[in-house]
Amino acid sequence: MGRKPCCDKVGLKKGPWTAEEDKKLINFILTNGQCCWRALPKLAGLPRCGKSCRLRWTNYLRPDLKRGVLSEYEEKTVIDLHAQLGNRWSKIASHLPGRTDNEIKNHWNTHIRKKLKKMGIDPLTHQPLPPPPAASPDHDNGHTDGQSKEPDDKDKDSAVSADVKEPEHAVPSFCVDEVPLIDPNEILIPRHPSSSSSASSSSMSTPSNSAVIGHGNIFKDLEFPELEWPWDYSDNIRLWDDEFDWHPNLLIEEGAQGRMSTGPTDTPSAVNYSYQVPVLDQISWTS
DNA sequence: AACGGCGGCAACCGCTATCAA
DNA sequence: GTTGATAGCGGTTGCCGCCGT
Repeated sequence: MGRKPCCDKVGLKKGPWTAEEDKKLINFILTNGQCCWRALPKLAGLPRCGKSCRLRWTNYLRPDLKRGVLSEYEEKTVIDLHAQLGNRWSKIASHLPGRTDNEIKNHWNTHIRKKLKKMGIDPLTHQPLPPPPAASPDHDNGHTDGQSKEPDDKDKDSAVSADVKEPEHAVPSFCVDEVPLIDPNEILIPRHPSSSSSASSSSMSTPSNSAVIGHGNIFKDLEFPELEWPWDYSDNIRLWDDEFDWHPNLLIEEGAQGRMSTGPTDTPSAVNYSYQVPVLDQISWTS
C-alpha cells in the first residue's frame, strides 16, 4: 500500500531555524541535491520534518532567492497578476524570479493591500472602492477599519479565483510570454569554482541596497568550514536587479558540479550557463 | 527608561492534487 | 480501482523589533 508516513511527529523540532540547522540543510542539499524531502531530515541529521525543511529551503535558503523589499516594478507585477489570478501566490511568484509565494503573499497582505485601499482601489476586485458610506453604521457593523477583510474578503477572493478557472496560461497584461524566464530547476551552483569569477561579477554592478546582501549575510554568517562558497553572493547570485534595468548573464564557472534541482537528479556537468532575463523595455504596461 | 501597541515576516497548519504501491 | 503518502499551496499564527506614549 501507500508509502511510509512522512515523519513521525514525535521529537521533531518546530519553530525558528537555527544557523546550525540552516547550515546542515544547505550543506546537504548542495552536496546531494534535492532528493526526497521525507528522507532528507534523517540524512542531513536534522530534527525537523521534511515539510519544514522544504519550506525553509524554498522560502529562505535557496541561493537564487532575491530578498528584500519588492521594487515598484515587482509590486506592479504582483498587483496585475493578482487581478487576473487571484490569490494564486505560487503562480504569481513564478513570474517573479527570486521571489517566493510566501514572500509575495506576505508583501501583499502587509503592504500592497493597504496601499491599494489607500488609493481607493479594492484589493480584491481591483475595482475602485465605493465611496465611503456617508452614514451607514448599520451595514458597517463597526468593521470599517483595515481589519474588515475577514468574511468579505474571503468571499471576494474566492469569487476572483472562481472566475479564473484555469490560470495555466493566463496571460498577464504585459507580455511576459515572449520573455524567457529563469527556470528555477536550472539553477546551477559551482562547488569548485575557478578563481576567475570576474567574468560574471564584472558585468554586474554591485547592489548597494540589495536583498542579496541578505544572502551574503546568511551564507557568510553560517561560515561553512567544509564548503567553499564559490563567490560573493552579493555580486553574482543577483539574478534580478531592483530596477530591472540591466542585462545580466549569470555565468556559471567551468567545473561546476553542484546542482539545485527539483527534477530528476541527472548530474550535469554544466559549464558556462547563462540566463536571459527580461528587460524593462520589453514589457508594456496596460495601465 | 519602561511599557504597550502595531506591523512585518518566518514558520506552521490544514487542505488538495498527484503519484505510488 | 483503491488506499495512503508526498509535495505543494494558501491561510493563519506567533514571535520579534520598532515606534509612540
